[in-house]
Amino acid sequence: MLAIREIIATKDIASQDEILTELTSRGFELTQATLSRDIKELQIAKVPDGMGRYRYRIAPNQVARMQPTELTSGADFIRSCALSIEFSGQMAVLKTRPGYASVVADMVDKSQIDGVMGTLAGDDTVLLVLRTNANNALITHVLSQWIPDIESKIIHNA
Amino acid sequence: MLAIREIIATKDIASQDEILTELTSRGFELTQATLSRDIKELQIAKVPDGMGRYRYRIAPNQVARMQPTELTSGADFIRSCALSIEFSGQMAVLKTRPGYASVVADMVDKSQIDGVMGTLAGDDTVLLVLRTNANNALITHVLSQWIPDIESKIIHNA
DNA sequence: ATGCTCAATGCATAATTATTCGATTGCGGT
DNA sequence: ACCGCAATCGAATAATTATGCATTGAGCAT
Repeated sequence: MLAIREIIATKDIASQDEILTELTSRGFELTQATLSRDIKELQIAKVPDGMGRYRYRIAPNQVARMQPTELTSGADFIRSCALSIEFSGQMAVLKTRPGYASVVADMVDKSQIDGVMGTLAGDDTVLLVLRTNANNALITHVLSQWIPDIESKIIHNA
Repeated sequence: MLAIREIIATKDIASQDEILTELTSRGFELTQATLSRDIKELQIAKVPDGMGRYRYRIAPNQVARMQPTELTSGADFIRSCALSIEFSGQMAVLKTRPGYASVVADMVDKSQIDGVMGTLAGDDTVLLVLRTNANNALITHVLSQWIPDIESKIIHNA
């Protein structure tokens, strides 16, 4: 089932048939009927992207309910969702693919980085609340493992 | 078109036909074809609610792109989305209808209330980050215009 | 081992949603 | 006023998605 999430996170998918094609090409055997049911269960939806097309997307809320095992095993998956990170004072803002902020936030929580008090996830943004004596360099280092090719900017306000 | 947003914000809608019914009962004349197109334009989607049913919901991202005029003219609409507010220290938590946090947050941003540093929206919750010297009473006053019948609680933590 | 229950799945189809294809309307520009 | 031209809409239809029903198989108690 994770495969479905992975597919819609990685590719621009506009119909269940496309997902089906991907799935079968990866060796899964199922029909559109089961796919529809799986999608319902995973709370994945086909949403207009504002550019005249449709795209399958994970529903905003359901993410928070994912099981730890599911998440921790999906490190590669997460890696493709986190886009950038930027610091500001005692906070950091982590940008993700649309809809995946909660997944990434959970991942960050689970990795218990020293100096990170907690996270708050929107749709494509994660707010990290840092301890006042946080070592930003350390945090950057840990997080940058998940965010290849993107330089982290550090900005200090007040 | 605002009417569509209002309907899906107010009622539990599971199909376009239901929206259509609501619309016609309000005097609008259109067919499912146009409705589908409008819905696409408004970026409204049919998402599984995790309880075995479907529900039409505003897409999480699109909200941020709404035009000021659209927003400011939709004050009535917003008013029906904000549910309650509660203060704690330098923060305030504003509860909204599911899926509307972003809209409300944007509204708050746009109104530039003194003392509000910024907002972070989840799905049905908006976090307001306040300045340390913020005048909570003022903020309450401004915001309470949008939140009728709900007493604001003010709690001070450390 | 047998039979029962329950969950999962495919098939076929219903239900729903998107889009094509005219037809119509409104709007400059001449 | 007349002519494109573009936008918009409805009807019909295509495309897509959800689901009723039957079947299968796993787990389990007898």
